[in-house]
Amino acid sequence: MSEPNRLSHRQQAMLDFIRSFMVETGYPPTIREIGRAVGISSTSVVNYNLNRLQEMKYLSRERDVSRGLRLSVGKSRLIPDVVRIPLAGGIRAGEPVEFNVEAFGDEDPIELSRDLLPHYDRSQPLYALQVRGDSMIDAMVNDGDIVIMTPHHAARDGDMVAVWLSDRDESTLKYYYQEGDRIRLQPANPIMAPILVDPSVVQVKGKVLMVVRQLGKPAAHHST
Amino acid sequence: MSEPNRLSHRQQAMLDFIRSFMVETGYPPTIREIGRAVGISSTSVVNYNLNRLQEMKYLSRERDVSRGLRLSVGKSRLIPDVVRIPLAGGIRAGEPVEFNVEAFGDEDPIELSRDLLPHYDRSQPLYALQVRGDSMIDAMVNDGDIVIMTPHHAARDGDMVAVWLSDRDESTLKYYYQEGDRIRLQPANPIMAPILVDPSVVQVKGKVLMVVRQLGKPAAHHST
DNA sequence: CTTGACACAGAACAGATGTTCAGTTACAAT
DNA sequence: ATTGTAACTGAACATCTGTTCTGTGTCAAG
Repeated sequence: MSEPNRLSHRQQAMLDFIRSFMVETGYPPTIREIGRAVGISSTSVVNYNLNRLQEMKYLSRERDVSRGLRLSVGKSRLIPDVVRIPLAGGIRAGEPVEFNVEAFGDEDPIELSRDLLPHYDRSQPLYALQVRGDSMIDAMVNDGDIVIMTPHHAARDGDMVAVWLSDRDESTLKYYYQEGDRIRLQPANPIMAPILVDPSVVQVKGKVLMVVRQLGKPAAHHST
Repeated sequence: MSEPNRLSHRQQAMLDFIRSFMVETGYPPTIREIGRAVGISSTSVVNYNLNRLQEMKYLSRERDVSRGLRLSVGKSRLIPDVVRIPLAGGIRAGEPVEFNVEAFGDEDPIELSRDLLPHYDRSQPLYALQVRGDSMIDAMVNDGDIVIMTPHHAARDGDMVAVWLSDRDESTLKYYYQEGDRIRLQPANPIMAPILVDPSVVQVKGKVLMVVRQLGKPAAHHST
């Protein structure tokens, strides 16, 4: 008993091959290449199963186009939908937040899968800033961490924002809450206390969408 | 005055078209499709410029293969070199670290640009675990954060590891240092004190390579 | 047994597609 | 003027490639 949309062994092998072929070569295989890989001598059989796979939404095809097939994003995504985010400088407690895209344009951009971004809006640009110093620990952010943010001069309750506090000459990352005529800035670390400040001293520089911490080989290295 | 490896207007247009075509369709264009798009009537001219672009390492071609071209990763990366990491469960202080790939196989995998992974070794599998609970704050890791790790039963000094402490029935993320006949487990937060334990109670479950925190819409508690 | 749907094999066909080649134009160097 | 190179044109060619057609075997339903 096979359920309505069950893949046959052959169809599974075909999908696997198509995927690995595309990863390896960068373009889709032909019908004959698929047939050779999964042990089908007849092109019509490959064509037949491709049509079945298309009905089951595993891939889509373009008629009369050589190699004109692509795996569907829903079932088995092949083409990664990535967002490239330029590294636009650093962020440090004692300095205002700036996006120096020019100065850092030659650095490698950060590539992130789009669906990793919670509320991705392609009309808003994205910048990556690297955290300098240990002074953002109350934001649960380490030295070297990369924050992905979008410049935004307004903020809504609950947003994690990068702000410049003009009364104490300090940049910081905090959760933003409007509270009456005051603004409550809440550290990410629940142990730390929030601060209540006057809106006039708060300059919202951007909204933080993500924090990435790389841990390959941290600073402290002991040789034997 | 054209520098030695300067792109002509046509070649730039060709690259642009190839890129947008691939993004749109999922497969590379044919020589004639390129020619039509950039206004070249002769296939040989397209072929000529493709060969020039290949010499300049902007793309690579496969002889006698229809649509057999791919853009190079170096110069103008089109095909993102991403690593797909399966979400293999959660990690919580009170539970041992396990990689339940089966149970979570249908979840969306995390896609990361490979050069974001500090010491990527493709022979080692990668798993993503989602942190549950606030109990890993001393590791600078929040509830909901995603940790990318590779299963590893040994650790070297300075590695951030996920360990199971059998004497207190607890999972935790710490920096690992061998210190004489003891193991020092150092929290990521420098304010917190390290713990010194006997190797017999430390089960290294994996090495943490990255922490990803999404901040789209955090706990929007705050009723009125 | 007959029927019909399904999966498959093999072959043939028409069009798509990369390749090649003789010839042309533009331009700078000798 | 001559040479040489790079870029280009137009066309022809061989083959790659998706499509289509006829036929076979299986298997469950009638």
